Amino acid sequence: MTAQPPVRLLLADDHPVVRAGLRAVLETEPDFEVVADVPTAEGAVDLAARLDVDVVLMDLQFGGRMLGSQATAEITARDGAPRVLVLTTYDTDVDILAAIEAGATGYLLKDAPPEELAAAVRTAAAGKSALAPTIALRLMDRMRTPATALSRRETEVLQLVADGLSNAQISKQLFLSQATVKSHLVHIYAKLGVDSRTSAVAAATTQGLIRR
Amino acid sequence: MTAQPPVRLLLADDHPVVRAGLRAVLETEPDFEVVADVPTAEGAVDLAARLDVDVVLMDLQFGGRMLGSQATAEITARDGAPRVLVLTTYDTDVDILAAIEAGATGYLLKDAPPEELAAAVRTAAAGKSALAPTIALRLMDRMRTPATALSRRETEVLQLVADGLSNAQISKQLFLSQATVKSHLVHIYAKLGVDSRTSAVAAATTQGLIRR
DNA sequence: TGCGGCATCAATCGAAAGGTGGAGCCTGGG
DNA sequence: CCCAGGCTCCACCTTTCGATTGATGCCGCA
Repeated sequence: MTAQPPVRLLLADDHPVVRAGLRAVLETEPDFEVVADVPTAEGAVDLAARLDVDVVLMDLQFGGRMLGSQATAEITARDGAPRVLVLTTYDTDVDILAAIEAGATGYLLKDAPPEELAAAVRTAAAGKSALAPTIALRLMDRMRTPATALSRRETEVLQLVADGLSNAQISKQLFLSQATVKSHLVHIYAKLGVDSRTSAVAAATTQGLIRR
Repeated sequence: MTAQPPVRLLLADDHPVVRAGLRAVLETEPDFEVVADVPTAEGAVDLAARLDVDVVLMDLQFGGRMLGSQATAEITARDGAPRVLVLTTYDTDVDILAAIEAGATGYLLKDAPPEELAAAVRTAAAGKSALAPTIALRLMDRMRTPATALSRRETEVLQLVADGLSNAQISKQLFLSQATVKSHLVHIYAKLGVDSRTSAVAAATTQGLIRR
């Protein structure tokens, strides 16, 4: 066992308390070094480029508008980019998939115990994928039932339905005809095994296909 | 300015990271002393009785069954009970009302900056009510529009709508005629200021009038 | 190159949901 | 005692939704 250079960390979370907590937890590990923490996704993108960091711990839900997944995508797009470990409160499918598509190396829940957190950081620093057991299970489920996979456009329509819009309103918002909206809905109902917009929203919500 | 005895704190949150963060943030204040932190609501009730604490910082959502408001009620029921400051992530009406009814002295959001947090703890220790500005505003809204209060039966109907049931299914489940279900819905729409079942569910969800 | 999935649109028809305007019953508070 | 408000129900009508069928263009993959 040779002396390793420390793992350099960047923390991105809009909750001051969580930032302080992550710092406190991670700095007890002798081989970790928290180089900075930021309260915004934009700040994370900026500092990830300018500082020399190995792993970014990224929250997905920021108070503002820019999403953590978007920031993740921007960070991982660069050459020699740091690994991004997504750290979020709830484990909905949309979030997980968005994060993985954005190039996240791992996905953790905020209720993870410190040891699991530290282990995930080391795994990520080594370039390997780090998924919380809960998340891994959920992904397995996803693979087994391909029916649950809505297309991008379908998800978009369903989200607007969940927001309470009528077919007419959705068609205007997405610059579609009502026929198209209905067509998407028919496919959505078939995939979810339901027969009305409200039950589609209910099913999609429990399965974490849309955000509330 | 005389030397005050320190404010003795108990932290209750199921997220290790949040506990560490609260500890880190609050211990920088010289007049605060964190005497313990616990990961469960039950533990909070227990320690609040056995230790000499002034203020309990209580999360509402615990991993298991939601006991935060219940624990608050149990703690505040005793003689010489500490003040309970509820600290939660999201600001839904049901949560706020439940906490206040349970006897919470204050209600804070987890994204509060450290200064606000410290100020609220001091306010609570002094026995005064401490509400985050966002929360206070929301409560004012609540008072101004008593319409937002759905009756028991209306809430019941709306919950079933949110679960994806049709009027026919709801009428069977509640042993009503469809006319009655429709009648309830009309009143619900009026109170929420909407005109369809899906938008009623959306509105009620954001206002925390129904679960999930 | 052709097949399948996705996205787009159209027409039609019956069923469900929403809008309006009632009405009777019961309970609790002024 | 009466009135307000919650809960239950009815009829009639309009609008929206869902189901069905069918069509087009695009793209990726075998």
